[in-house]
Amino acid sequence: MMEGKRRMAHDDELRDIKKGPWKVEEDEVLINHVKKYGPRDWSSIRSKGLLRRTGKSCRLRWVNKLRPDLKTGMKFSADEERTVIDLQAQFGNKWAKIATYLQGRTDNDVKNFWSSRQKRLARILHTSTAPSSSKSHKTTKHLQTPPFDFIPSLKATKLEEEFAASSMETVPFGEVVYPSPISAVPVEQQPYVAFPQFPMLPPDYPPLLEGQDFIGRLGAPNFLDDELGHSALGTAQVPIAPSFQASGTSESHDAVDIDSLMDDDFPPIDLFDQIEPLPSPSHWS
DNA sequence: AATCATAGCAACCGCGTCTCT
DNA sequence: AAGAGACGCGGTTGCTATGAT
Repeated sequence: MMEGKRRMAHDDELRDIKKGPWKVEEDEVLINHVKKYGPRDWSSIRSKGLLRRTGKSCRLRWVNKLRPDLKTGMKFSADEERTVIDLQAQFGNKWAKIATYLQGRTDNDVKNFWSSRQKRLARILHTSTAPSSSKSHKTTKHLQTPPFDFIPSLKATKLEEEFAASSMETVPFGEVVYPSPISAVPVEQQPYVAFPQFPMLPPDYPPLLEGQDFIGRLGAPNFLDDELGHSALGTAQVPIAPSFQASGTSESHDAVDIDSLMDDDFPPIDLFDQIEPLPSPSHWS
C-alpha cells in the first residue's frame, strides 16, 4: 500500500504533476483560463504549460471552489437539508443530480453534508445502543436514510395532489402533513418547493415494526438538532405496534409519548438487524 | 495547557460515459 | 465502427479547525 503510493508519487514527479492544496497564483491562472476559453479544455491548461495540474484537478478546483455562484462557507439551511434528504431518498447517492436542485451547491458539498449527517446518525444510534453495542456493529454504509417511499402514504396520489394544491402553507402543529415527492426538475428549470414539515405519521399509517418508526424519523430534517429531534417531533403521539409495546399493556395501538421512546432502552439493541438492505433507486417503482 | 475526538472540507482516485477523430 | 482521450461522478482519504476532557 505504502509502496504503491510512493511509486505513484514518483510517477507524478516524472510527469511533473502537482497535487495537494491550490495556491492563489494557481487559482488566478485557472480563472484566467476560464475567462478566456470557458469552463472546458481542462487538459489544455497543462499541455500549454500554464499549470502543472491535471485537467481533472483543474476542473474539480473550478467546479468546487472557483465557480462564481458558489455558496462557500455557508452551512446548509434547513430547506437545503430537507431537499437533500428528500432527493437522496428519491435518487439515492446521485450527488451531482441532487446538487442541481440546490443553488450554489456542488456535488461535493452535498456528498460531504450527507456523509457528516450519516456519521452523526451512526454515532447517535450507536450511543443509544451502547450497552450491548458489540452485537450490532455495522458500518455507516448501511445507514442510509430510508427513502420516503418507506412511508406508504407517499404513494397515495390523491393525498399528493391535495398537498400540491395546498403548497407550503403553514400547518397547525399536530395536523398531519403529507409529504409530496419532489418533482424531478432541477433548480434552473423550476423553482424548487422544499420538503414540508414532517411532524407526524398519518393517522392511517399501519402499525410499525420494531425499529421502523425511529429510523424513519431519523430521516426528518433537523432531527438531530434540538435535543434529539424533540423540536421536530414536539410531543407527537405515534402509534406503536403491539409487539413493540411493553408487556402487559393494551393490545390496541395506543399512542405513546415520544419522550418514552428516548429512554435508555430505545432504540432496541438489535435495531440494525431489523433493517433490510435498501433497494437501489433503480429498483424503486 | 495539553491531548484527544469529531466535524467539515478539499482534493485525489478509479471507473464509467461521452465525444471526437 | 472502434479506439483514444476528455470529462464527470461517486467513493475515499487526509488535513485543519473546533470542542470536550
